[in-house]
Amino acid sequence: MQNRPAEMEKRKLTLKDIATSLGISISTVSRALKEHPDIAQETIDRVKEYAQEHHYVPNYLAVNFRKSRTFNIGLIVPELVHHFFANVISGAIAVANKHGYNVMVSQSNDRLADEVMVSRAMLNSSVDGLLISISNETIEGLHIQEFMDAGKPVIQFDKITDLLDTPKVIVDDFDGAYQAVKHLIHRGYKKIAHVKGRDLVKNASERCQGYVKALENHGMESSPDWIKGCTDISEQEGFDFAKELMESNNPPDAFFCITDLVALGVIRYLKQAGYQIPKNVGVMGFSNWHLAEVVSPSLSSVDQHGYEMGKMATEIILEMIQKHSLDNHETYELKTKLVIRESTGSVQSNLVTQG
Amino acid sequence: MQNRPAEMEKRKLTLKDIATSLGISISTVSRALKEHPDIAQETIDRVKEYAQEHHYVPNYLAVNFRKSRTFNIGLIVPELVHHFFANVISGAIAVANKHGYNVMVSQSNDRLADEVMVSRAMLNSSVDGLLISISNETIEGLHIQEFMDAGKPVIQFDKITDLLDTPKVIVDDFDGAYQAVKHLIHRGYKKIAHVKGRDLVKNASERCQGYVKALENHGMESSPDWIKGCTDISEQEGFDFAKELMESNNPPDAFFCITDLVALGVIRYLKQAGYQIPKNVGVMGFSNWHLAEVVSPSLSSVDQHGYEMGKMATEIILEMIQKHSLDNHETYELKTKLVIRESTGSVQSNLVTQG
DNA sequence: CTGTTAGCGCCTTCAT
DNA sequence: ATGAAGGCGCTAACAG
Repeated sequence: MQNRPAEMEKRKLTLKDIATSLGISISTVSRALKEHPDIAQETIDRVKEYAQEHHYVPNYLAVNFRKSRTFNIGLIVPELVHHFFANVISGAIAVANKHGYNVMVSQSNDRLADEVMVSRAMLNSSVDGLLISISNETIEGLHIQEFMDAGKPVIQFDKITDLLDTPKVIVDDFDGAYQAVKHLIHRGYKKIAHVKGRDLVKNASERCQGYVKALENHGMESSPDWIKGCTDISEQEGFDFAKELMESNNPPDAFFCITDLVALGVIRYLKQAGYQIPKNVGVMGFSNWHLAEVVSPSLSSVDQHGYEMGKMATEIILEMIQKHSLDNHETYELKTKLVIRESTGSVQSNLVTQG
Repeated sequence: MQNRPAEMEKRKLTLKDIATSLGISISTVSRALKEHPDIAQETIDRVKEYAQEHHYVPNYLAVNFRKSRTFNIGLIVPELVHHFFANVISGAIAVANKHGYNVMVSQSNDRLADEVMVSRAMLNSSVDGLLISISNETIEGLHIQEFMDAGKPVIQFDKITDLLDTPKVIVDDFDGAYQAVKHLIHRGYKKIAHVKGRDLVKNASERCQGYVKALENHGMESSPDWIKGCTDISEQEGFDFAKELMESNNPPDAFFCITDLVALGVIRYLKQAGYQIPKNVGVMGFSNWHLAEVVSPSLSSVDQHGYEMGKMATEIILEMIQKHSLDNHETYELKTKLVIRESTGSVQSNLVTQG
């Protein structure tokens, strides 16, 4: 490796340089490089060879300016350090890269102010479109509307609002919960409790409704006392609610939890109190975090296909970008997948594994 | 919200528009907008007011083209869906956004071919600099050298190679391991085993050396038989090695594991085999994944400050970008933090918690 | 204080 | 089959 001074950055070759070197015009060079049919094969070869040898690489800042597009897509999530969103991002990047796009990632920390800030920064730095899962605080989303006003497609995913007329990619939380509870019923559990999330959060209330519906449809015993609402959706809350319920007059024999984390708390209590899982009590989580697979007993859960969601949202937005059309108002609903592990009675740890 | 047709994207206002509307020249408008001292206050006010009213927003594609910079920084990690890297990204984005930069994220999937592809895409789409944690397969890194050849700073972090002369931000794995093992010794464990990673991976061998050194310095019994090398660094390997060691003639009374995941496998075996943790056997992980806090017994571990690392790397690169200088060849070493939990004998779950 | 001019690198009519 | 010329929107000398 030659040792040139760090500062000495050689000026990049331009079309003009090639043109003068070869004694032809800039436009011929430009056309030759993209194998325009008008150009003589000989010229094409000469130009391409020269470009190759001298490592010509187009100035994309100029290209993009000229065409006013960036080949970037923006992606905003509430929380980056989160298994589900990390998966979404991963899927989005995979598709975007495959099509020659880069992904600019930001997070809102579930705060509206931050979301406005980062979205503004993206609109300015010019992305060609935006994928967003809105913050808990976002209501109207005028800052998001700005993208569409500028002709840039927006896709909402996971956490969405109907106040913004964009395509939406969501997970069928209701059905996921329904299937999960149905599974518990089939396993023979008779008294199924639910540790739910906050009612104002759509995903949470959907799951709760799925739970209720599944009990109803199977003629199962149910009771409002068996539904406990988390506030911060923590491991500790799972522990506390499990304790409260198991010590009550009418203790459940299974728990369907809003989240794997909460389920872990439930398990911690049950083990400590001497219950056998899944023999005495079954436990079902939701989200299928990485940890569900490695804790013991391993945790049955509902996989939300974050990676798939990221892929799908990106495919949709790329199509809109290419068609230069904002005319898509569909809602795409992804089915969840039940992942059955030890905590609901499978013999082996990996009866079903996620895809 | 007014209901305009989705396609009708109004052409954005330009400096020229403002100039003709106000009957002054483009450059005056340009200068007025940035409050150039030469311009009369009155003119400034007129221009600014007009701009405000008509929602002028500069065309950043043009600005960036003109100044040939993008206000983007690239970030490539081996694996996005990984607690540590997610934290790094999060920290990087926080700092970048604060300084008006966006972050373009990609992953190499620990494959050289992918890394070359995504780095090329970033160089093309023009980022102003690159943060990278190289893939396992990367040796020379000529594709990364290209950034520096183009005058763009590169910072390596976590997984690095000395073949590339860039600033580096790493974690002091040796010291982290040393402190962890020292802690086990102080807790009274006498026979400490190590489930290590692959020797070719620098971080892994550093940790192993820290382990060896700590035993040495404290005159502890040691044995090559107590060191087991993982290949895929899985939970199952932890389980298997724990079984193998505990069933041997000279079983250890503590495990220092290359990773929290491996530690979980160790714990699973120990519990199943009837050992008490931490009473009979202590277990120490490494990386302080989220799960370390929520499993039971909660797992003592070594925090690598991913968030801090992302922040630091970004601060360094921003400074280089601003100074327009590649003249930085330092290695910044972050200290780890020992997080003591139940698995090594603390009474409460959270004697020390991470920052 | 303000306007004129030139140009960043590329693409694209239009002409030859 | 090739060239000349204009312009994307903005900035920054250089002139007045």
